[in-house]
Amino acid sequence: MGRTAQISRAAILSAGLAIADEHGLTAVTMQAVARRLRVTPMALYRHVANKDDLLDGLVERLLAEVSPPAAGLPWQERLAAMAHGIRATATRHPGVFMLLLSRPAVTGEALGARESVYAALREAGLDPDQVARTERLLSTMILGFAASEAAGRFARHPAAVRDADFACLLEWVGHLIDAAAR
Amino acid sequence: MGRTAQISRAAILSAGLAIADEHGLTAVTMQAVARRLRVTPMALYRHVANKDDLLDGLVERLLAEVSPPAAGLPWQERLAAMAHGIRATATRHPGVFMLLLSRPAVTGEALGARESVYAALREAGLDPDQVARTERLLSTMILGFAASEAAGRFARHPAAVRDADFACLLEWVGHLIDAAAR
DNA sequence: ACCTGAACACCGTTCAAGT
DNA sequence: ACCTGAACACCGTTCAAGT
Repeated sequence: MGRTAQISRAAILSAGLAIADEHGLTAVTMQAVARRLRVTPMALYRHVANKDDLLDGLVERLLAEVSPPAAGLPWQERLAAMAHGIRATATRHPGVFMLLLSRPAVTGEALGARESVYAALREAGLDPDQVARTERLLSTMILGFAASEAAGRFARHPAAVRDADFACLLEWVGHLIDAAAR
Repeated sequence: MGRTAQISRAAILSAGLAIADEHGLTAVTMQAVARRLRVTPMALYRHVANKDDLLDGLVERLLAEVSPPAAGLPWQERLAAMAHGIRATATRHPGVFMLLLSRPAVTGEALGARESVYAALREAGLDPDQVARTERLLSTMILGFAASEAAGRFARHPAAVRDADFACLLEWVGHLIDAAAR
């Protein structure tokens, strides 16, 4: 602690995520991040290419937070665990979550999550040529719900109603997979 | 035409929407809108409270574009027509469409669309206490798909694949409603 | 009533300079 | 190698002034 202020990409992302959680995504400016790290804004450019790169880093952080499903569980529970994890991440970081929709999932974390869903769907008995499409639509349903909730589209409904909505959505997912695997 | 440049809220929204369609939402600045109207940025504030009000206006414009379903058709076709209309609007205005998720639907247009879905679901035979929840989840599915596509989440898949995905999603919607009305 | 000019605090980013 | 100071073009917005 006796040293002069140190900085790193990890510290920058943590500061940016904290600001987004506290004051919204628009409050995440280079100056605000720098201020929180007690550094001039220009110091950030040593560790981050530009602001877009910083935002990409925040998305990475979110994806890393979605805990991978515990192997060994039946596929239904693995899918449900992933869905709950995504929703929890969205409510924890509502500001940043919107970025997930606009940035294609190309990081290792995101690809791993997709593979997990593929495995679960194959285990459920889906035709191999149906797996990819089903994964796209199912993740659209879950991401769409989580993003809507995070963005405040259901803000006038109490949490209990939103919980019941989500449970209903998961039930639908189960039925759809059963029907596809018939 | 011989007059000096005239301005109005409608003209401002049209200019903003055109800029968003051509260069993305970030290009919609007060200065860019003013430049397109051949006016100083400060002139806009006579007709628009601030930039947030301008963005709200753009969302209104999008909602007004989703054509209401033709009455007289069976409920399945009315719902499908609305879904296609939403998707078409999203692909026409991808930049602005993201805003739809973050701004709660409180305008007359949005409430009317919701009522149309309610009517269709009642006609399908849903329990009255299931109608509101089902509407929320169905619109989440459609909006989620349209937003994902507009934001580029499916950009690496050709249009034919995305069309088939959407058709599959609509088929699911039909099955879910049938099951709920059983 | 409607538009302009000048001004302010704030952005993202570059470049030369310090240590 | 890493941070700073000064600078630039660009934001949103306010206020007094023009017509």
